[in-house]
Amino acid sequence: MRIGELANRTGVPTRMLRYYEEQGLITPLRLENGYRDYDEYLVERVLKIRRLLDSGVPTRIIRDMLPCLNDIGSTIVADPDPELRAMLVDQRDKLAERIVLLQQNRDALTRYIDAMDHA
Amino acid sequence: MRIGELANRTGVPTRMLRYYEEQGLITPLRLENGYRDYDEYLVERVLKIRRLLDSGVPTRIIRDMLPCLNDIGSTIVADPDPELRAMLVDQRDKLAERIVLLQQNRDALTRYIDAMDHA
DNA sequence: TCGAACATTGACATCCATGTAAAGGTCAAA
DNA sequence: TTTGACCTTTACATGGATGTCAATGTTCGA
Repeated sequence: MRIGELANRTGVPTRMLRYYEEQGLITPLRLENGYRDYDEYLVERVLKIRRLLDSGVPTRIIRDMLPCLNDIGSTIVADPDPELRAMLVDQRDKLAERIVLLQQNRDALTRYIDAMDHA
Repeated sequence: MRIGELANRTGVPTRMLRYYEEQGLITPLRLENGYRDYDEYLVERVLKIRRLLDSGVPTRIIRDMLPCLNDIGSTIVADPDPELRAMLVDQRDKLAERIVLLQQNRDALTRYIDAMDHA
């Protein structure tokens, strides 16, 4: 599909789709006329990118993570590079930290709301 | 305490402490000579701000949340404004969404790492 | 064949969180 | 009294994600 359709289906502006490409997050084919040609599976990938960005994960990190977050739960290990593994562990641990923190804040908000309701 | 000490104790550069003030996140007193005078309790608050920023929560949101995330678990409901309540609920739900998303990505990474280890 | 809808690249603009520097005031200690 | 450490405000710079626009090419339907 072309960029406009992908933009419609994902809600991600064409500007951003080109940006993601520039950042190496997606690599559409090209039609003979130079138009980008997006494969069906990229719909899911773009949505995943959006959710990650919305969660505060920068494109650089997303780029590193993407090959591992395979859409289908296929978990195809292409390359058991120990350096890659270390990076992934590191990244996961950072995620875990953020999760704990956000949970704490979520709970604090909930407590506060509850306290409001009992007043 | 003055800005330098607070910076030392929190690891947050003075530049950022002034920025947080500009954004309405902290409001130090002033000494007669114009120096900022930070209360002891602001140490915790600054650390909290840092953690939130590191989790991708923008200053604007932090500003709204801060009065509710009281350092001491005191939960003093100053103002049972229904509009404030709605904003807090909304904010909490957004947090919850992010948490779920991050958990998913964390789990996906973990699965991938495990798969690497079994290869 | 012409116009509308859609592509392309490239550039410039903006917001946010930061770094950094300039020009100057305060204060304590040598 | 001067030096050095610390503070002030102001400003300009940067990097990342995004908006917007200009100039141009492609395709398709009236």
